[in-house]
Amino acid sequence: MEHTTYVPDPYSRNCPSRQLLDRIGDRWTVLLVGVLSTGPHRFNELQRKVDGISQKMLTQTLRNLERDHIVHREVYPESPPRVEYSLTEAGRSLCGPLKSLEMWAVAHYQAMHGEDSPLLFP
Amino acid sequence: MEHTTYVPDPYSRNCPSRQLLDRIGDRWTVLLVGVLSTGPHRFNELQRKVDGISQKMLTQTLRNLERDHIVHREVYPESPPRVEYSLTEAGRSLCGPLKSLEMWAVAHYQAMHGEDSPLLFP
DNA sequence: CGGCATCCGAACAGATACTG
DNA sequence: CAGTATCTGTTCGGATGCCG
Repeated sequence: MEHTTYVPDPYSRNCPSRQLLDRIGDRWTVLLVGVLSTGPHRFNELQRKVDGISQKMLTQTLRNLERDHIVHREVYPESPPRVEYSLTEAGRSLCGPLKSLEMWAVAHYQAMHGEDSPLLFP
Repeated sequence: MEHTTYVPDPYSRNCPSRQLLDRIGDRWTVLLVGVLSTGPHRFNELQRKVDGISQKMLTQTLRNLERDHIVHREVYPESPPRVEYSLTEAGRSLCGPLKSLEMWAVAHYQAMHGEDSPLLFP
């Protein structure tokens, strides 16, 4: 690509932080990671534990997490069929950074909305 | 609201992590926080340093950051008028968690896209 | 049980024009 | 310089129906 710009390194959406937030910044991803951090879950278990998620968004979010190697999908060819989702090693390592974010949020947003909401990464 | 459900504490979008990501998970917020973490900036300086941001989104994102007390807006009544944006103490304290996220992203996404992008929180 | 395909409204974000 | 206002295309996400 030919370009004549002189602009010295403008911060772009391609930086690692932005790429990661593009993936985990949506409505459901961190909720699923939080649930899966407690152990493997089946499809319908996840839907019951995450308040308000639709089948479509659950499937879509799980597929994205699979593609990014954060979640592992294991099919057990039984009858009835069983599918279990669990965090990969990379997925487990993501919980630390997410917890530090959560701690900041608790410290700075708790006062704003006096909600009594359970922590995702205790 | 009356409900007969037995579901124990489903994880909801009201948890601190989700509320925070609703605020910082958009396309521009962390880029602005990254730039401002290097010092105060004027409106047009920010627009030049953040690649591709429109005036509308710059204004909108700055207003949200003000509302959340992450960014401070200081107007100097000169001629021509000058407005400077800087991180609040809360804003500066957010950079730590964001850096831990960035480090994870560098470790796990670097290989996927071989981009040479500058770090936001070095 | 664990999905996929389709439709549709709402929210998001860019381009453009205008202002104190 | 530092915005506001409006219009418009794009994306997100919920509802519904069907399938192996």
